[in-house]
Amino acid sequence: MRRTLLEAALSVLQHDGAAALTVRNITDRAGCSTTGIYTHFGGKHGLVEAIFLDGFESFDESLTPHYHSGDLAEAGRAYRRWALANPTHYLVMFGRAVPDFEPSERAAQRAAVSFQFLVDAVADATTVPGDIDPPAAAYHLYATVHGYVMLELVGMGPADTGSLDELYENGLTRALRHRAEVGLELP
Amino acid sequence: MRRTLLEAALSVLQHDGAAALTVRNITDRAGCSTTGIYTHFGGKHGLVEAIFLDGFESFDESLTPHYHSGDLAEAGRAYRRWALANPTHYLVMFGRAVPDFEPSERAAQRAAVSFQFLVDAVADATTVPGDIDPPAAAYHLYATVHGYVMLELVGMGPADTGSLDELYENGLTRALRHRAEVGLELP
DNA sequence: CGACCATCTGTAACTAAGTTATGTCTATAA
DNA sequence: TTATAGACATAACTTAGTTACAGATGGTCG
Repeated sequence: MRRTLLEAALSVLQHDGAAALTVRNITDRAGCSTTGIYTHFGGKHGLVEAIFLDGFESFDESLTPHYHSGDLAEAGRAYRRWALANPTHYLVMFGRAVPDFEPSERAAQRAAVSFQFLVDAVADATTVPGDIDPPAAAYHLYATVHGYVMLELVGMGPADTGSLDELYENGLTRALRHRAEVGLELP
Repeated sequence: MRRTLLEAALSVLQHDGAAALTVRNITDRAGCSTTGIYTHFGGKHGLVEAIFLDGFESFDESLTPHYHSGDLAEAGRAYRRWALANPTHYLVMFGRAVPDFEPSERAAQRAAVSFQFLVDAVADATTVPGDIDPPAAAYHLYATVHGYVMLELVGMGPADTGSLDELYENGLTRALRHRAEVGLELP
């Protein structure tokens, strides 16, 4: 039942957006009464947290293969692909799309784990150890990519949306180009 | 009365967050009945749109002086200062913090005007015309700065929050460093 | 000057959403 | 076999966005 509710919630989120993520919408789709959310998640807050955590699981599944192959550029492309494929989910995780929801300490740590994967990947890609600070370089990459994606998701990209692919590729390349200054080797 | 309501809404937003931005909270603080929001703004949606527009006005007031003096780095610092001073306001404008709110065409154009100011500033700072594409360079700067600020606002910055100043400065400098490749002169 | 109309404003009610109290049922353990 | 804990439904409560309706206000035209 817990699994059914979570899947129903994700379905509502994907099809109708964060505003439609109501207790009754979810339980109607799951085929149970509103109580289910309280017995299994302790309330709507707990369910949103489950969505948050699930998002980072799915996220990592998309990115870690590219981390392991050392292809940070492709990881950056996969980041955007995931966000565009799950826009409302992304906004719940990063955009405070559900009012009153603040991730718990545990949820924040789960998000930090995803970031740590990136830090490790950057460290692995560093050819001259000591020349760069992997956390700082990773954070710059993370922030840049997140900024591009976030603007695109909320419709604040350029008027000519057709150019977004090219802009993103340009921004990603630029954010990855640490080598000349700080020793990060591009694949 | 319209002014009073808008100021009350901004006050609620600033002090109690986007989740507390309810019709009754606002009208109570403004000292009128709930109807006021409907006569003056057509509903909560219209009021949020007014908040959105007001945000970009205030935003521009903080940034354009630095644009005019040609100091893009200082403009970037002012960007973050504004966001940190008005975190909930920023999230309403850029983070979909109010569910169901999507800026109207007019509001989106107002946001585009703010971006155009940046494009112009980048164009002004370009010493070798033709070497860079001001919209693309401006968008990269915008996206990067936005990414840093957004992560910080939702609490997804580094565990050591004390390092955020330094990280931001580093990211800003990096995003501004177009010169070697594309001819944008740093002040 | 007075009647009229548009606009503003408050009261109260309606619908929907998050939550909780209460009771039933089932399954497991003593 | 009985008792208890957990899952589940029903129904109600509180709060939020919205609207219907009525009174009040203020400017305009005959």
